[in-house]
Amino acid sequence: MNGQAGQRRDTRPPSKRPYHHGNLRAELIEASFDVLAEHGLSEFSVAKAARAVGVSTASPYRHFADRDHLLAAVAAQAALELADRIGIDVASAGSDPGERFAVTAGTYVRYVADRGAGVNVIFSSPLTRLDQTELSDAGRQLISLLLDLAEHAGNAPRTQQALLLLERHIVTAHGYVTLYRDGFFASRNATVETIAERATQASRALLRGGTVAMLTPHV
Amino acid sequence: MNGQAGQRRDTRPPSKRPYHHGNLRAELIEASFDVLAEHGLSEFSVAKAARAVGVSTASPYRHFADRDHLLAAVAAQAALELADRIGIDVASAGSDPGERFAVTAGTYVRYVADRGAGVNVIFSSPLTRLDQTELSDAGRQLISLLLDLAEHAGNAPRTQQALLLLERHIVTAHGYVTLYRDGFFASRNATVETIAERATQASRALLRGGTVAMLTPHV
DNA sequence: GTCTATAAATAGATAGAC
DNA sequence: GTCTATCTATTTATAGAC
Repeated sequence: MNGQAGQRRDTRPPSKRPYHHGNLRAELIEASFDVLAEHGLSEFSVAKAARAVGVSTASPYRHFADRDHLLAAVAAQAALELADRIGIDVASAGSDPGERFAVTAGTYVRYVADRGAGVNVIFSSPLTRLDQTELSDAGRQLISLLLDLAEHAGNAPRTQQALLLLERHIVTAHGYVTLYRDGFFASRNATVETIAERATQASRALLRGGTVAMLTPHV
Repeated sequence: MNGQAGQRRDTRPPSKRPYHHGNLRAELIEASFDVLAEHGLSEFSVAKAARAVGVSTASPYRHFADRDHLLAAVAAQAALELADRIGIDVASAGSDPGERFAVTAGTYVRYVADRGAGVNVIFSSPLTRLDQTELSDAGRQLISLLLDLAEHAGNAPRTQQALLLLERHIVTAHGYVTLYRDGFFASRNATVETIAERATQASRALLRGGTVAMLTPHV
């Protein structure tokens, strides 16, 4: 058994690669979402994304300067996709402003569970420092969309209070999906849907609890 | 200024290591906290912990079977330390049950910012699967302590509602400190203290918002 | 633009000297 | 129990052929 007998097939592990044609840049971004969804940001690598597309590990560097620039493109697209999904879910949420806001917590949980990229990627320090206008613009639009919903949801549409409400809303939804992916809810047999629903209920509770003025803890 | 003058120290990069004496196991755990606090779980490595102590990268394997077993020991100690800090902060929080519960959100934020290990480590899937009784016991005690505070804080001390309140509380505190470490609050000049205070305020809002029965999402 | 090949880091883990 | 040395694997990134 010195070696698998009588086969010349497959003798060249990845040799004679079939040469890739097409829009590699877009395919790498899409494959990166798959890697993020399966492995998470901490185990993301350019090599994994390249293998998922079926190209050599050198090819991505023709389209992205380095790992962070690929991630920045992914993050920008994530912000756009997330805004899209929010728009869809809000449209189905009825007319109550509080409910239109709260359901976006569920949207967020489902999106991050599905695609692996949330505000931790979209607003992560290393990526923000790249000064990629595509990413910062998409991030701003996402926050603007959510802030608008928060302003209508809060009884007092003051920007300061809406910002605080939005902060708690994002933090809670992100905490839910992050801990879900880390296995924190593994004891109870939790699904993405149940976690999304619980995040939405937490957002409703936050809204009911109201926002005390931010500037008066020590003033 | 070719280099700090007059030193023969450091001439041998890591050669002739001074041979370590003492309680290496405990020192490795302590060094692991430093690594977690500085680099986070995703960049934790046995090699970094070993270098922080000043021993060879092989030495840790005399005390821990593999990377996960070292992390499990760290996680168990984190649960004990966190419970200690919670006891201290609750004792200073006065007599109002809601306030005694809410302040632990700030405790959690400060602890994870300081030590780098929170419920994502203490209850992480790979570590839970090791079936280390030291870790699972410490984790249970931590939850038990917090659940007791939640039961007193909620107007209805039903266990189901207290569990839901506690879940939201942990998720929110964890979301705050996680996103803080990821740079999400970098635009505003946020400190650990301000984030801890905001997490506590969010917990107060959750408590005010109350817990609707889990099984009546549309009632 | 994609390939093959390679260099330099870093990490997990083991073997064997002391 | 700690060391030095080593092996394997993975990744980032570059060089040069096609």
